[in-house]
Amino acid sequence: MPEITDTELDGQIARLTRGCEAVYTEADLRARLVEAAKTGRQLRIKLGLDPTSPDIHIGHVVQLRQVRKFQDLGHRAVLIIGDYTARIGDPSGTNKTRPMLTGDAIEANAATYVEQAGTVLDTAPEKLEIRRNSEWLADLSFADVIRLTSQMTVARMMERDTFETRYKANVPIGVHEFLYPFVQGYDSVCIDADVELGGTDQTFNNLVGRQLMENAGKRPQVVMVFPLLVGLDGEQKMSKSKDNYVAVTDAPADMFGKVMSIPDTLMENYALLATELPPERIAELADPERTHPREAKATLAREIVAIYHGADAADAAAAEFDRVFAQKDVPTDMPEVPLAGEAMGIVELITAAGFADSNSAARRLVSQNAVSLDGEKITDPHAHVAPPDGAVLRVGKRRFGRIRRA
RNA sequence: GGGAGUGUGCCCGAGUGGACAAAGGGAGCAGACUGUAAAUCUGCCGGCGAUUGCCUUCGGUGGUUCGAAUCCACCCGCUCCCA
Repeated sequence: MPEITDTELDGQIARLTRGCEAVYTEADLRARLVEAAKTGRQLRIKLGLDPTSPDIHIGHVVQLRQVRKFQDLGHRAVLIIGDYTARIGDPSGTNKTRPMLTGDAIEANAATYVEQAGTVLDTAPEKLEIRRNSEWLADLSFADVIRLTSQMTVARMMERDTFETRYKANVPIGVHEFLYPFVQGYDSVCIDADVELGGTDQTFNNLVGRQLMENAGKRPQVVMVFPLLVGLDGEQKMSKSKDNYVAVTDAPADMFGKVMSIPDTLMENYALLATELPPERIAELADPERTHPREAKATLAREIVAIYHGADAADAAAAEFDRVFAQKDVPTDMPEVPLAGEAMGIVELITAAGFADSNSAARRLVSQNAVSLDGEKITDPHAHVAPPDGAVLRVGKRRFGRIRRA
């Protein structure tokens, strides 16, 4: 294999570190890329997956995409399914102890996860290796665990932000939670990782990996940490449990709408982390002088939708959005709401359509002027309605349904 | 092992016998204003039924009482202090 030129190398580094918060260390990353080019050895790029939640969202994809770039350069992605670790519960970025999961739930989640990750990654066998950490963790003896944990002090452990915070706030910390960083670091030892990617909340764990590798007489992995994508609320990190996420499986229209609803302050963050827009373009979009924020956001939304659904679907979603929210028209596609009988109470209709969790909630919506049939406001919760087939039931700003007579 | 605290609705947090479905804040929802942005204002925010009604909820189980989130007993969880 020919030697890599400095220019090529700089280009690789720039691509690989896009959006990256920190690299430990960049010099080492560089050295390995050079070495790989010289010897033709594939670098082993580790990414841990947390099988505690089944669906992946565009926040997870930030790192998957970076891994993909390594793959495109010929390297090998090693996905670690933390099936064993999920039983412990990861304390990262949370202020309370996570529940432990059962084996079945973990397997099901992992399967879904891998399937969805496969849409981003190159799944060619020589480019992708999927491992479960139970492969090596299940066989550890208690003596092994003691040896492993003796490599770290309590003081060092307590430096970790989430532990420190919880400890000071008198929030319980299970002793088992201290094991997580060891386990994750040990994963790196076992698979001989060259590079590990992770979110900033994983910095501590990943650096422990470096130490364990070094202690084991191996070359410490390069650690690359990426900022966590902020959730739709603009406050907390994107996560399923906070319901502030864009799932990779979201329909184009939903995805587009979700992105349009993010606070303006998040646009740059999303553009950098969730798209491949060039930096100059992002700067242009982020500057209100040059781009109207709404246009900027629409561009961003289109970019994101295109990644998962293609450019055509993205354009369609954009047009549809415009149609519904700018021109106040009704969507072209909407779920069907069967009408039971000739006429029916408006409240029952709303709950039957799934637009409200309970009759009380539906009643509230009606009295709050949130409900209309074919553009006609319904304000009386007692109203019985007999809408024609095809009539449009609208609840709030974004819930639409088409009435279907039996 | 001993002692002191503490456990409330999605979250935080008041409430220590009746006026408590339970203050206040956050989140969420709806309306107004907008760019389905932010900020702001207003309303809602356990369920069923609808004119004051009923049911479920204040860690768990029993008990005292006409009546308990509030008192008692036991149990469970968590925190701190001492050992």
